[in-house]
Amino acid sequence: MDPTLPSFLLTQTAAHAGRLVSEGFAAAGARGYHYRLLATLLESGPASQAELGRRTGIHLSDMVAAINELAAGGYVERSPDPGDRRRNVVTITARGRRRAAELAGRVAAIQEELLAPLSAAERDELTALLTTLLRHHRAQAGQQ
Amino acid sequence: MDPTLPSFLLTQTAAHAGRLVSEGFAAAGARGYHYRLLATLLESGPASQAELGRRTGIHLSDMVAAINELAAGGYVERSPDPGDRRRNVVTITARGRRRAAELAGRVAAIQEELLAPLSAAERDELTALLTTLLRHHRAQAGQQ
DNA sequence: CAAATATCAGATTTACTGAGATCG
DNA sequence: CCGATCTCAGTACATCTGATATTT
Repeated sequence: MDPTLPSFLLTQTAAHAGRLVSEGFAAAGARGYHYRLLATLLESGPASQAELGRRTGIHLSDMVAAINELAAGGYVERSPDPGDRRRNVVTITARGRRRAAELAGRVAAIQEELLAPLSAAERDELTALLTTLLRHHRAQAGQQ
Repeated sequence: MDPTLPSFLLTQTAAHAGRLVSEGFAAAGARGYHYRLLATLLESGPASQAELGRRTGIHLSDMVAAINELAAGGYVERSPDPGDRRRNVVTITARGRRRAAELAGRVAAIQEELLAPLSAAERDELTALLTTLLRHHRAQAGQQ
């Protein structure tokens, strides 16, 4: 098997990255979805679950469990939207803000470990290349 | 959430790549493990399941099912090693060679689709960066 | 007895599909 | 009636853990 196959390199490296992320979060009793959701709520404010799905790329069907878990930890509150009774408004709590900061610290350490062998310039290159790929494929997916 | 977070870019892009690969292989009734195993057998010749695991990075516990599937399709043969009765020797068949070529064609098309927005130079850069990361993390994992 | 090999059962994470109930 | 939202059940793939039996 060609070990320079980009799709293979990508999925293998992502597996390592995913392992680092999972382990880093598991040590804090969290998982990837939790950080993605808390960070998004911190940045862009309260939102419905559907809106959170669009912001984070997390599937609606996975959102329910993730929000349940965050709500059980007291990190977010889920309340019905008075203006549209189909929606739940998800809001980050003070405790959730502290949690987000804690997890952000772990994320930073994980990036450092992940990118250890690359120089600053190489990290920027990698980020730029992956961003180009991701943007392209999201646009493709959106057209269908 | 920071959308330039390398671990996030990596896992998201890998998810797209994985989807392209899965769809491409599924259309031929195959999956990723099949191609990895057939290509490795083609390149490096017959091997025990443990040796194939070391070559491809596929877990021993997953090897059994993957070899079962390939053997059911007539793409490989599994026979006991006369020299070491713990081992099975896995050998690619003529049919397996044709299958490997067929899947290789699909893989090439998938790479093209995956890397569409990148120039040839950018593709080389990406390959080099990912190779560096992968080599580093495999060495790390191996040390433990 | 320790190590390698093969097998089996199961768990995990991320991601997705499909179906429903409710509401605008 | 269509479409959006939320919920739930189940699937899929790749990966990994742990246990077991056999052989070296």
